[in-house]
Amino acid sequence: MRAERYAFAEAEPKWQKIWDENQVFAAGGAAGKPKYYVLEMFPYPSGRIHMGHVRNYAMGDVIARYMRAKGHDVLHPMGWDAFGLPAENAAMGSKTHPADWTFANIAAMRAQLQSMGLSLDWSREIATCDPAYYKHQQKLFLDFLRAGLVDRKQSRVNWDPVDQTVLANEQVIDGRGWRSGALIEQRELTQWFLRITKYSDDLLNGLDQLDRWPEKVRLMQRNWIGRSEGVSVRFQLAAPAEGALPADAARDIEVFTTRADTLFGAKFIALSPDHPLARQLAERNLALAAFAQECRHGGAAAAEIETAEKKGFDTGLEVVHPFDPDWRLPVYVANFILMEYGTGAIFGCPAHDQRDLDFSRRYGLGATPVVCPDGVDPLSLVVEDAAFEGEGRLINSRFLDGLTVAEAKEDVARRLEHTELAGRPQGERKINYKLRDWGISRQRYWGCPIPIIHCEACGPVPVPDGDLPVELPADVEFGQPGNPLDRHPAWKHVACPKCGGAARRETDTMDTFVDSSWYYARFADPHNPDAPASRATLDRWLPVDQYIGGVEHAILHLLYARFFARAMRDTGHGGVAEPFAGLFTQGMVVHETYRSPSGDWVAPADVRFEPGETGRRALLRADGTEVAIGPIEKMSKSKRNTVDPDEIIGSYGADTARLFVLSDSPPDRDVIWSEEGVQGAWRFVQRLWRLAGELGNIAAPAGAAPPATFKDAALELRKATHRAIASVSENIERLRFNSAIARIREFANELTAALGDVEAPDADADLAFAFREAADALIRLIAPMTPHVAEECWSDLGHAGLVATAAWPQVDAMLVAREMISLPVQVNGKKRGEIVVAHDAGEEAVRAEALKQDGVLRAMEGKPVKKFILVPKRIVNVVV
RNA sequence: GCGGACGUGGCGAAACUGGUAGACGCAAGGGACUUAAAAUCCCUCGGGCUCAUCCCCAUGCGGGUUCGAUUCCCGCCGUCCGCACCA
Repeated sequence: MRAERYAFAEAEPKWQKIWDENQVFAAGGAAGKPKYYVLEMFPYPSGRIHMGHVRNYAMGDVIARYMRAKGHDVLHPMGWDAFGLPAENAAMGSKTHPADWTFANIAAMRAQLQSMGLSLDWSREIATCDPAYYKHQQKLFLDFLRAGLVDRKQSRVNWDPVDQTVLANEQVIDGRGWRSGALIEQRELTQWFLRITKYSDDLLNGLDQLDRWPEKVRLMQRNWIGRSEGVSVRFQLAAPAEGALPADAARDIEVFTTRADTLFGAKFIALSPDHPLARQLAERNLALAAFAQECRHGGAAAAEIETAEKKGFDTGLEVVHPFDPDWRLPVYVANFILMEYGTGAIFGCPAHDQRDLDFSRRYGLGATPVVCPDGVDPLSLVVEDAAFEGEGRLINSRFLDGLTVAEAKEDVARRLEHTELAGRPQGERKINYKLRDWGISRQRYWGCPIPIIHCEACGPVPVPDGDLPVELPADVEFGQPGNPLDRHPAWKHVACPKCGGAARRETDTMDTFVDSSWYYARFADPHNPDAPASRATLDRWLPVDQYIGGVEHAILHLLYARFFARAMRDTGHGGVAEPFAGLFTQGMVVHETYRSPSGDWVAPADVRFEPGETGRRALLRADGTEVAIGPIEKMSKSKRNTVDPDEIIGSYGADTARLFVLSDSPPDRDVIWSEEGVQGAWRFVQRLWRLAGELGNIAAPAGAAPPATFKDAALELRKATHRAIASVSENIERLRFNSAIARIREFANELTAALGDVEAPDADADLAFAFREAADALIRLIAPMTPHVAEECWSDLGHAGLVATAAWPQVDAMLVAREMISLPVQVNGKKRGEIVVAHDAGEEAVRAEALKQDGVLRAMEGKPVKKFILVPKRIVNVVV
């Protein structure tokens, strides 16, 4: 006897155990099947999963289960992005060792993920903080070093003198450290870099092949790489005032420009405050030094800088125009010039660059138009508030007059290449990239040690391969500023591997983005002691067929992983250049916010609702105080609008939670978490179970042979079934999980209606077969989303095996095609009727039928037909 | 400032390459069952006119292309996201 209700609390652990015992989700079992690799971005082990994880992993699981049912050997692994700052912060706060804290968190989160019933191959689990993992990362680093892909150079960082640490731009607020409040210093540190710029063009061109990536992400990467073609031009300094510059200062200023055509519109030169010449000048000019200092204190973020006022400092120096020895341009130091891009210096052409125009207006430097748009009289051309950045022909430019922009660029480049200045060509064509090398040095404990030993005599020496991994020492102390590795003499002081002399280890560890740049490859062969992964396993599994994660990783993580794939290939480790063939970026889980009268954030669990005069009112559960309903925002601890997946799974079950995060919103858009929505998902899970029971009562036995013929009722039911299979399959393949679920619900509605039409329990054999087919299809269609209840129903329907290993239902194309179709009939583009005709009815038949309709005749008002449009199987339009 | 995306009922949304706008769900209202409640089931549900049908209006706003536009083009308005002044 079946219970009244589906008891998820017993069923879910039961099926999880059965899946586990039967190794249903182990990859690599079936050599004959095509492979499919589905990967979700692995989590940082913060200690608890959040709803974003639930959504991310539910989506990946639908794909994994669907592909398995479609006959693929599916790799669907899970691991932990386990290095990072929170572990060190926790160590300082609670005196737990980062390793203990991390592994405890991993255990807790693993249990949570397992309670979701994800079809993961847990035998491949990895953690990046495991020496067995980072050993290979250190080897990769050394291989990259040997291949010339590693560099060591100075770079400027934000140094917090109190915390003795380096801060990101966003951690510097008004020139002070976010935690210590100390004034931040700009410091030059020697750091390790991965030479990602060696692959600039390759990374850019590779984007064209990634046709299963969102266009948005490809565009972001393109802009980030930022290839631009231009000319590098040297401007000779006019004799400077006595004593303004040291004797060894450069005698010219090199600028990079993509608009060499506008050289005759130049009005000034602007240098970055960090330009070498600006620094030399500042040493002898206190006012300039103060100005440069002020520039460095402003916000470092682009949006801040771009909305900030453009400011400059006139150095008093002048340069000579390259095409006119008598033409002088003033040299400014300006706050909007970045040392990191190009040469850290520009020439300003106010008429054709908005920023230059803004700057020129402020300092009265003028603006001469040199490009005239086609069809405009050059004499009428006046530069007002908007610079003209478009195409046209050159004017006011001597020998360039009349040329197009492209021709003028070419002409200028050629002339400058053939002009000598101080023994070199004055200009040369250059391709510039925004992309900069990837600095990976971090002054932290909880990261992968950089396997280098510094020797006074030999310089930086790689740790011999046989000595890898360089393991982090366990006995470290936190609570003091600075890096614990730096204070660990026994670990730090070692003999030089080359000369045997006294030496010290590199105490910087790697950026955690390094850890996540190759983990997808490790999953192919996660326990290999000798290599990141064997050639054979990489050949088998790469690339990842479908990668799923947050759009916040659209640039850095994905670009770094693409770089690693190339670097691994080029250092003989194998694999493919593009690690992720398909990419999907999912939306966030968001929730309403609530605030008490005192302004404190209130958690959703503490709020109840009742209808009010203007919609809902929210009241505090504890004492009924009204709380304000705020905007819907990303779930965050600070706003207390989080919902704990554990609690949801505990009270509704994993299937309900999974169903909810997949329903309603398209997966790339945000989904609003609501209690009502969860209830709706819960109701459907229950309804599904009841429906399966009712269908089981009337259906033919599992595996029954089809009868020879089907009467109308059975035929209609079969058609509904096969149409549902076709559209659910299509929606899953398009990753439209919300539409797939809507279609399944519609199918469930159709089945409920069909059941209602059956009068006797001993239905005809053809109908019994149709119900069996429908029930089996329904359960298999929903199984990727709600796998536990699906197993329960599958078993109740009399199947011996697991739905997790059942094949996806096959569509019978004959049943999907419709013989009679209904066609809307429009008159002058407005719907006035509907006709039912054979799907292959000819135009004459359709026309005759359409012109018989009352509504159509009425709308035609007796006018003759001017045009008759028939879009086969779509619509009819009568134009009168 | 630059770049990108998005604006459809009370709400989340659907509508594949231009072809019946609002599937599916949430909320709401009404009803059945019940001693009552929960659960479940049935009905209504964009706006206007209407008993109802017909009809009219409606996919942010204003134009355009088309037999036909939520979909394509131009111009506005609004919201969200990313950013390193891209020289």
